[in-house]
Amino acid sequence: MTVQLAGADAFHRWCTVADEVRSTTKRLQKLAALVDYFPSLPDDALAIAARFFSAIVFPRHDARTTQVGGSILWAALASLTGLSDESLAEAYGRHGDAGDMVGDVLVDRPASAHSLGWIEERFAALARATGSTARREIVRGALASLGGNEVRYFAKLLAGELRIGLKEAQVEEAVARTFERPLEQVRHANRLRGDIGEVAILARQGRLELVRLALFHPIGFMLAQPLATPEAIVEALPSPFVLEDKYDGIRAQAHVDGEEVRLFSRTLDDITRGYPEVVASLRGLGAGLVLDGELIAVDPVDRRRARPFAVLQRRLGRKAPTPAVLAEAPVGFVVYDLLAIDHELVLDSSYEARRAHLSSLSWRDDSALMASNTLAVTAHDVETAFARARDAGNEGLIAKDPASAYTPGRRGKSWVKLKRALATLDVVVTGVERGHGRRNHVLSDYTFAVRASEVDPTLLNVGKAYNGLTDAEIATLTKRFESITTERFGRFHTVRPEVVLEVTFDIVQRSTRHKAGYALRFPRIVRVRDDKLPTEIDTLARVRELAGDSDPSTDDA
DNA sequence: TATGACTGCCC
DNA sequence: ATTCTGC
DNA sequence: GCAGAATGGGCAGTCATA
Repeated sequence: MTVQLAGADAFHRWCTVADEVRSTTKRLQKLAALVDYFPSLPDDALAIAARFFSAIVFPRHDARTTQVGGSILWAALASLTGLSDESLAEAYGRHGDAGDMVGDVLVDRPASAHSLGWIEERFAALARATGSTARREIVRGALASLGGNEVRYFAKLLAGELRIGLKEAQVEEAVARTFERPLEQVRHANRLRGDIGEVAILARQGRLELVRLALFHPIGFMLAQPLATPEAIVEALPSPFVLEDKYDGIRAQAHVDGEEVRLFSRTLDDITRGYPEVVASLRGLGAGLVLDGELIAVDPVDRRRARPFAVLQRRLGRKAPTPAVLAEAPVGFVVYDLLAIDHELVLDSSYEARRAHLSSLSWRDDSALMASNTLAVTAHDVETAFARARDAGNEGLIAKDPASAYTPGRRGKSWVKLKRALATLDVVVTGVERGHGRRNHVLSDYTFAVRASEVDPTLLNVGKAYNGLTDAEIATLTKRFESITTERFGRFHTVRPEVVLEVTFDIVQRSTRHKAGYALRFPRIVRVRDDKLPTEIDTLARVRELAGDSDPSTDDA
């Protein structure tokens, strides 16, 4: 039975529940807080509350964004309170979180009567607004009229993360429990609809089973679990298993119905306009199709061959690619799965059955083509295929259980990925920064350098890394970095270059970001090298070599 | 008109 | 994207 | 084993400002 209280949809009530969630690390207790709260809400507020607990301000499939980040929030807060940058920085320093800074500065304001709907309307107003000045004024106005705890969560929602130990998967669980529906049904409906808010209402109404495939409305993607070695893959999958190359591109889902085609990204955004050659190639491929694959920059000579991700990146995010860009960086779509055919979902069919459907389509040209695959049994098979994939310019391998269903959202072990770090570098830390959130009080983010050459000890920054070390190691290093700090600029410390780290990464790319002229993709820390001196670290020549840049002597001018 | 800060979204 | 941590 | 937290590098688009 739904009990509706006066003011049940008040935002300050939502904030109280969020505090309750935040106050415990126990999942069951977090769920209980939501399960107590949800029934009291009318439908429209229930949808908003469910989205907000997932740190989502608009339905996922909704293209709107607030275009508000830390900078606009900061400016709005400064304008409202008249506080200096220094005082605001101090408040930020107490929490390491934008929302908690706002809550700190605007403490003691009485709760407002604003509803969840009112808050949602403010986000909508931000999405409609043009220019950062207008957005700052909207944020300022909202902060001015909200209570102390409400401003905290309003800001956290703007920042896109709550940091209360709750994410969308737990909200799905809470919806299932609240309305006594099977969790799998709730998850499935959410994967199909892409809006936990709508799903919460359907769960209450007992209408989840009515959720069907709606073509041109994106479905959640199936993800692969990373494994480090071929042996681990052999162990994780039944034998024989399927191997496909892992392309370094953009994951995309294509919906095709006759001449109509639409492309969606992993975040369920509509990216159709950016890839006209792929759209043209998919037209007329079939009726009621949903395809899963990778958009890649293709080699114009051998169109089955992918070019580096950096080439594709010039196409990424473009609203309307110019003819020049289309010619310079042609894109292809490598399709490896089929989720629907003739308007029927086939997620529960086996990989093999889905691939059979794919094969039955008449692929017309090479801007959209089927990914090839092979069968493997042993670790040696995997090793051989991995080497071949790398030779073909691809990132690594995806191994799949041929009998497995397509399970969106879950990083199960029926799809497993094998990548390999390019190499490791020994580097010295030149600067460190305080972290955010639970790392607010430690120095957790390290900028590091290599030596200019064997004879030139000049240090050239080449990257920044924050992960790979345990909390205990970070705590130890924090003390050490405090003791060798030479200068402070806000949260940043310059340190004496003494601490040597071994770092790893996927690739090295040319970059203007760091002094070395190169940057690392996916940098992470392997270990602290207390056995090494700063004079023993790697040099720029080594970085160049890893980047694949030829003869360094020719371009040192 | 050119440049750079900010934001979002790809990996 | 990757990695570590708490449950 | 899952879910959550913290955070790298780079490009396009938009707008404020020099």
